[in-house]
Amino acid sequence: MLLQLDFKSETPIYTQIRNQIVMGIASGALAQNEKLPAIRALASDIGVNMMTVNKAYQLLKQEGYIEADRRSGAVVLTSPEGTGGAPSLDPKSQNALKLIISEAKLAGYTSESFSKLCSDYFNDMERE
Amino acid sequence: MLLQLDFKSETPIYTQIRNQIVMGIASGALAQNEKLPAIRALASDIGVNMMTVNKAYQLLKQEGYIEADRRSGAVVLTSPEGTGGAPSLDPKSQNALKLIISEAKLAGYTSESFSKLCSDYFNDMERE
Amino acid sequence: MLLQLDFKSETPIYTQIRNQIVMGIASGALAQNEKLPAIRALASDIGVNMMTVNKAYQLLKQEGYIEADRRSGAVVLTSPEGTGGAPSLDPKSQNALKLIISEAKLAGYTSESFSKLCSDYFNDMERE
Amino acid sequence: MLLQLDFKSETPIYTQIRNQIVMGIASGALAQNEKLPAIRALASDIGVNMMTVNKAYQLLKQEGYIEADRRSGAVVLTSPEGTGGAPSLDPKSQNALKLIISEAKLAGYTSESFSKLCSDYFNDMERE
DNA sequence: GTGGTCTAGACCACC
DNA sequence: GTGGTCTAGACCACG
Repeated sequence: MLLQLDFKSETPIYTQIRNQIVMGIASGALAQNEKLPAIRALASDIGVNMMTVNKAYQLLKQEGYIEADRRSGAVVLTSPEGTGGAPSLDPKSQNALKLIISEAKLAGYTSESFSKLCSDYFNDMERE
Repeated sequence: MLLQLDFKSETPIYTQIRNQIVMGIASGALAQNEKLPAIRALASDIGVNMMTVNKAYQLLKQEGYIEADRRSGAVVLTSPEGTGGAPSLDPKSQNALKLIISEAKLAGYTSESFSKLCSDYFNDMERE
Repeated sequence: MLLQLDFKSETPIYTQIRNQIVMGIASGALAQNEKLPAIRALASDIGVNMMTVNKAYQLLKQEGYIEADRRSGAVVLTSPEGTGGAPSLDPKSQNALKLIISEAKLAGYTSESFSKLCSDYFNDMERE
Repeated sequence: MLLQLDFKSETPIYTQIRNQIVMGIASGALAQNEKLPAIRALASDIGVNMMTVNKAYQLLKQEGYIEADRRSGAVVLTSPEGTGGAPSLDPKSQNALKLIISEAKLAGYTSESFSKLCSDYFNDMERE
C-alpha cells in the first residue's frame, strides 16, 4: 500500500491521504481488519506533519472506514457489504456524482457509454 | 434558472456557482446560446459580491462552457456533443469518479446497481 | 481587404481594426495612397458601431499610418521606407518584442530558430 | 529581482507583474526552482494589493511557468528547454509577433535588420 | 450598460 | 507562516 501525494494539488493533503486509503480498502490493497501503519511512521514515511496524518485518520474513523484499537493502533473495519439493506451513498458524494455526470454529458457521453466507463472502473478495482 | 447556494459549505461560493451552471447547461435549464445574466445582476440577485460571480464566469470561460462576447455579456457555448470523436472526461473528474466508485463499493453497491444509479441521474437530467 | 474580427477576444475591437489595417499595409493588401473605406460603410460592413471604426482611424492617423483627406476620406500614407535613417521601433512594441522573446526562449527557441521564425513571417507578408 | 511597475500604464498591473516575472525567468534573474516571494510580502513590497499579486501568480501557474507547493509557496518551474520536440509559441504571442513585424517593416526594417535586432535582445538576456 | 481592475481589510483552512 | 476566499465600494475602458 503506497500513498501517492501531490503537494501541488489544491486538495488538502489530509484529504488526499483519506482518499487513497478509501480507495485502498475498496480495491483490496488494504484487507479487512488489517492494521494501518502508526501515525508517526506513516508521517515520516511520506514526509508530512503528524498532525496531517492524524487528521486523515480521524476523518476515516468518523466515516466508519477504520476503527481505533487501543492495542494495535488503527484497523480497517469490516465493511457492511452484505447487510442486505439498500446501499446508500453519502449525500455529498451523490452531489459530486451528479456534477460529474453533467460534465460527462456535456463532454459527449451517453448514458450507456458512461455506465460502461463506471463498470470498467469498478472491475479494475477488483483486480488490483 | 435558479441558483441554490450554501454559504456554510466548505466548497467556495464561486465553485458552487460554477457547478450549478454546468448542471444547468447539462439539464437544459440553460439553453445553448442563451445569454447568461450580467455579472452584477446575478451578484445582487444571489446576494454575493461581484468578484465572486466574476470568478465563476472566468472559470466557465476557461473550461469552454461559456463564451464572453464584448457586446452582450456571456452566452452558453454550443457544446460539441456530436463531434464523433471519443468523449473524454477531465482527469480531475476521472479521479473524483474513481473515488466515488470506491465509496459506493464499500457502501454495498455492485457494478450493476451503481450503473443503474448513474443511468437514473442521467435520465433525470433530460426531463428537468 | 477583409477584416476578421473576434468579438470574444479581450483586445478591444478598435484595436483589432487598427492592427488588421497595419498588417494590411505591411503586406501590401492596402497599397500606398489607397483610399480606405468610409467610416460609415466599414462600420456597417463589419457590424460595428461607427464610433469604434472612428477610434481606430484616429489611432492610425495619430501614428502616421494614414492621413485624412477632406475630399476622399482616409488614405494610406506613403511609408518612409527609404528615408535612410536608422529604422526605429515604437518603445511599446520594443517591450512587447522583448516579452515575446522571453516567452520564446522559455518555450525552447534558440536565437537562431527564433530569427528563422521571424524571417518566415517577414517573407510570408511579401507574398500575400 | 526587482519589479518595475508603471501604475499609469493601461496594461493591468497584474499583467505587468506576470510579464516581469516571465522575463526574469528567461534572463536567469530568477533561477529554476527558486522560491518566489510570498504573495503578501511581494504585495507590500511593491505597494499593491494582495489580490493583484495573487492574480499574476495564478496566471503564471496556469501557463506553467511556476508551481504552487502547499508547504512553501510558489517556485519557478524547471522549464522543459531540451525536450527535443519542436518549440512552439503561444498563438496569441504569434499574432503579436506578426503585428510587430508588420510595424517594423513599415518603420523601415528589413528581414535581416529585424533578425539582428531579435538576436541582440536574445543575447542581452543571457548576460543580465 | 457591460465587464475589467483595484483597494483595504477581514476570516478561514492548511501545514 | 502560507495561500484561498470574500466583501463593499470605487474607477475606468469599451461599445
